[in-house]
Amino acid sequence: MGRSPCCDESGLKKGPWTPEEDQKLMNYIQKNGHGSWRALPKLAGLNRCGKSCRLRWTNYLRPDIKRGKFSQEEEQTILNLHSILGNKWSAIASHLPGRTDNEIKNFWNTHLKKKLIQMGFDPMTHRPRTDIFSSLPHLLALVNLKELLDHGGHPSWDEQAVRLQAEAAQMARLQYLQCLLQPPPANNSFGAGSPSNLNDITDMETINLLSSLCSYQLDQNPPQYPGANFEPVQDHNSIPFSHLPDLQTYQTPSLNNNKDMVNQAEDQFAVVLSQGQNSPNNPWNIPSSSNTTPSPTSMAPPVAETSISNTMGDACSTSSFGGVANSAWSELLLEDSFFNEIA
DNA sequence: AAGTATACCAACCGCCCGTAG
DNA sequence: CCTACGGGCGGTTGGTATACT
Repeated sequence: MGRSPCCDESGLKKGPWTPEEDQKLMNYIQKNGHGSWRALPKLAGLNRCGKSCRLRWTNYLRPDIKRGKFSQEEEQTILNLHSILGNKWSAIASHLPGRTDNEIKNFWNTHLKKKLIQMGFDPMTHRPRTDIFSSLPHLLALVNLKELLDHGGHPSWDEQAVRLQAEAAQMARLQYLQCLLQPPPANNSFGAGSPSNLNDITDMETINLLSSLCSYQLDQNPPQYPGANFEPVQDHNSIPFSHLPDLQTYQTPSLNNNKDMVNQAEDQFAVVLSQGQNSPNNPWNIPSSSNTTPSPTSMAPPVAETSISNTMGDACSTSSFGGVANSAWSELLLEDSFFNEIA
């Protein structure tokens, strides 16, 4: 059985506090302490609910509250504590004398979160974001797995390989979108005409939603492939193929036409980067700012886009991103057990 | 100068938990 | 054990200030 909210009573004032109300509240508490918050408003002569009084006191009127800008030290403390505690604002506030949980929460939401995102960190995990660069090695691995299978790989892996490459294509598509939505880093490795210059993307809510959606999908559907350190698919017969692109229209690329696709995709990608999202050469159907918020299902590549998605996956797995991609690829070769496992 | 977009943050909302009767 | 209360908490809203076009 739930409780009725304390402010349900009609006739009680809401909204901003006047200086007179503040004075009444302060006078009362300094004289009598707050005691029961529910009883306080009547005793103090305030037409407010107790909860409202408590919040006003704890977040604003308390004499030990420090106001003004957060210092560098405070900012660093918040970042450190948030990486450990998460959104436990009161716990974080307990380490910052004079700061309220509400103030820290607001500061986080309006400053620090954006700062982390701009620096390429996931504000929740404080780790580098699962974006196109950091997951590139796995995309590469997926594509190369498929190539390997096309040339004598384990036959029982075939279906999985199709699925995996479809996943890779889907991931790549999402990541490309996410990439477009990222604000430019200080040293934008994309250079002029990069996605960060896509001026048509102005609806920040849409951008944020899409961005979080991409992150969510990547979090929920990490790349999986047999033999790797990721959680293996135990029973590939249980894979819901209905969720995948139409397999009949799925063209398994050979090594050679795969390269053609790569070249083609690289060209397309370069054109899109230089012309912006509304380029007629943009095959990825990036929604424009005038669109309403897309539903998650609209993010999934429809069957008709299968080949496009495949192309995108390939485009992302090549040297389209220059040194960044190459270095990421090198790291994969050094660090990932994938190739040792399947060798 | 006016209109619009964006940033900021105080305040509210609703859920939850501990506790007392 | 059940229920109501007090209070804490995190998420969200909406008003205001500021920046931008």
